[in-house]
Amino acid sequence: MESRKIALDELEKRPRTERGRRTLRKLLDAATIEFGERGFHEASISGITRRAGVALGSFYTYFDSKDAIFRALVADMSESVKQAAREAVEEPMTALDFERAALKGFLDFAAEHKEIYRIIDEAEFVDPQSYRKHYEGIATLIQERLKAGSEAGEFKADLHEVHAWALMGMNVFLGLRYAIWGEDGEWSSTEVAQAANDLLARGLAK
Amino acid sequence: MESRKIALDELEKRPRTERGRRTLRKLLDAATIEFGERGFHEASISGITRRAGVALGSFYTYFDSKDAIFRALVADMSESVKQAAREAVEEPMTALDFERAALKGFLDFAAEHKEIYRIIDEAEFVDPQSYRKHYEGIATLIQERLKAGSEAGEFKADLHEVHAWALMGMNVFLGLRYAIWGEDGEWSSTEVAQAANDLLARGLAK
Amino acid sequence: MESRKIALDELEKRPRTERGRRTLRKLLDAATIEFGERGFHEASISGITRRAGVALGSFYTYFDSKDAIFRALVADMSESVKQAAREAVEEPMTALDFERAALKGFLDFAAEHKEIYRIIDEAEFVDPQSYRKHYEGIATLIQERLKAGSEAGEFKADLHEVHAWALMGMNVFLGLRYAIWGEDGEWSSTEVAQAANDLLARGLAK
Amino acid sequence: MESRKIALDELEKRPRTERGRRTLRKLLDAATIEFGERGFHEASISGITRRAGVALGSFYTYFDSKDAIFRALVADMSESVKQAAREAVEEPMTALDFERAALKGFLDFAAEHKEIYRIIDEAEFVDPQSYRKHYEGIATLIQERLKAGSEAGEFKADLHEVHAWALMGMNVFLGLRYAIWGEDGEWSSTEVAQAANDLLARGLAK
DNA sequence: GATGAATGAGGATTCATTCAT
DNA sequence: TATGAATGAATCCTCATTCAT
Repeated sequence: MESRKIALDELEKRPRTERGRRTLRKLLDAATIEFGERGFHEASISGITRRAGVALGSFYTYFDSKDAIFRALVADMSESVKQAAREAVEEPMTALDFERAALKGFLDFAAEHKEIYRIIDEAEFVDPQSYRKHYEGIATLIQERLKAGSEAGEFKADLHEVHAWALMGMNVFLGLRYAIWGEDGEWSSTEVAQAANDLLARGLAK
Repeated sequence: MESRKIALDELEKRPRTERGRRTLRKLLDAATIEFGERGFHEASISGITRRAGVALGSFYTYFDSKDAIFRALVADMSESVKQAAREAVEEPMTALDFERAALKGFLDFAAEHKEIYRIIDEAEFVDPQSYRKHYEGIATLIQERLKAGSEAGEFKADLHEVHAWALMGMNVFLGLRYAIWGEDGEWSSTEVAQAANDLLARGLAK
Repeated sequence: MESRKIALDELEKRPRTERGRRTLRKLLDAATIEFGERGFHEASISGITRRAGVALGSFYTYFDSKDAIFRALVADMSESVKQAAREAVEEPMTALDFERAALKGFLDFAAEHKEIYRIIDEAEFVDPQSYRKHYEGIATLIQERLKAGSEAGEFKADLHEVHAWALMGMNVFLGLRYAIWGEDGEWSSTEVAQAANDLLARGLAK
Repeated sequence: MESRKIALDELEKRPRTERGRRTLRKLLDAATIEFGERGFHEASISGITRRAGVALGSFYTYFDSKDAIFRALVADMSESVKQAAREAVEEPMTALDFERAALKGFLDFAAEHKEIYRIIDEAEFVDPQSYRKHYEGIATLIQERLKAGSEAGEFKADLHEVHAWALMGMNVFLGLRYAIWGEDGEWSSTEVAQAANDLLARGLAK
């Protein structure tokens, strides 16, 4: 897992020196691993600082609490997930192709960053607000894409928030089953994305 | 929330007297509330025994640990959820109607028992095995229904586990959005189930 | 320092068994020593439980916090101080004799229980309410005695709260100087009380 | 509260430049507020430097420790209190009038500088030596005044340290009650000083 | 079976002080 | 001198679990 960029504007205590920025980065990377491996409650601040190679007290130079760094991480990861889907679809393509590419992008990203999946999901119990904000944000993005598809004449006209949530739920659970729990030899992200895309396009009825 | 029956066979320490059975029941009901309201980690054994009106020490007469009662609860609720979908579809009906009725049943059940949704979801972090078993069990059920639909000529022929997970994800997220987070005046369970059913049948393409 | 009785009604978590009452007593006695010797901030819960010979966690069976036991102690000691003055003057006596006996009683009590002086005084910074309540309570008692003396024709007629506070301040500082800081060979409590009583009676003017 | 002068000779680390003197002054003023408002233990070095508008590390350019600045402050304030009493009595006056004026001066000073009262009193628990030195110093002054009064034929002949402490205690507690805790509409410093003076002169007996 | 007191490991947080720049 | 990041000892408090009655 390479070090992702952090939305520094989320942080209240921003470092003023280069050295400070390096320490902050080490803490965030360490926290991602610690929370990802052990979960929020099993994770400990000392585990984070040990992984980061800094003194325990240094943690509090950058974060007010264990909750605070978790929130910062969730906000950052939420952004990363959206970014992953966005990057997977650079060229102009049809609305359906777009959805397929976005899902494949998400599946690959989730497989690569399993800890992100875990951390975001755990937010439901640690910081419900972040969790809700995350999924509502994604639902909004999807709904906008559906609307654009409708306007382009590719999708039906009367699409609604309910369709965005249905699609998102599909994607998320396919991510859980195939990207997180999947094992070698099972369906590839391309195949999963294709199957889901067919369902999205035409449904399952004969 | 009325007291649901508990699959007592999950328990290692079964009470031998009528008095014991009553205490066990009180503990389970209290735990459902405590875990539902506060979440696993915020919940405490003393919170459970206080709600149950029994002494702290009595808890260990019936359960080996906090985890144990949580597991028993999850297993029981997992069964309840399946039961709810099952009960929602008594008469013979087409495969599509069946899915719509099952989703509506689930949505109504989730709205009625929000705490169940929370407890099962938190199992992902408390007892991952239970969580996985729960969703794999439901996916299996769905897959069997899809297969039956295929054989009855209503659904396409080549349906696969991936479709079961996609359908389950759809349903679960619609439950989250409309049954758990939904507010008055939003779409009813009937409307949501209908919209999802249309998507399942024909997809979104024009 | 023998174990003084504790006003149990101050406590929120009252023990229900004899064993519990013994533990509570041990904690209170230990806390008196710990706070008296080290002061509130240097004192530690573990120091208290170590002295009491109980486990750290047992402390919280009886008190919600370090502040709570301190408050309980102050309330109890405040009562002890008043009691000491009360006990020093059993027989009927003139108002002036009464004051002299009360001061002597206080000086002897303070010399015997130096830790009480310290704990109550530190309350000014730990729990100002307790501190204020303590001195206001004593001032009220003194004022009542002055009033009785006025009515008996021994004291002037127009005595006021200000006189009670002046008298209390005199007594408290004499306690500090002679009972707490005093060394062997200095004025005895009897002599100090006599000198203060003369001042109270006739003043210093020639 | 205007910035009082500081007995710089108390300090071990005296600044050599004008800029240094300004920083030192800012730290002392900030510390007076911080200690006065929050008390020694709640106060923090970072709170002091924040108020002073200097960097945390700069504190240690001027003081060796938190205790050191506290001690410097107490020594300075102790001097201020004596000074206040001294200034209140410029002209030659009788010994009794002198005491009345000194008490009034103290009461007014305490009302104006409540934080000083608090800081000096807290020294009892932070730096007992300073505390003791403060009150012993004042007692000595008072005793000298009493002696002068005796020699002038205004006071009785056999006055002793005990009378000085009694008088000081009276004054201090009247300061606590009326200058620190007093509320609008209560006795003025003039009235309180007059009442105390009467007591001092003639006592309370009829 | 029921009770409630006892236990102690565990972890978050604070903050005075030091240090590199 | 000034700065602010780094350090880590210290301690309160929680609570699952055990145990004596």
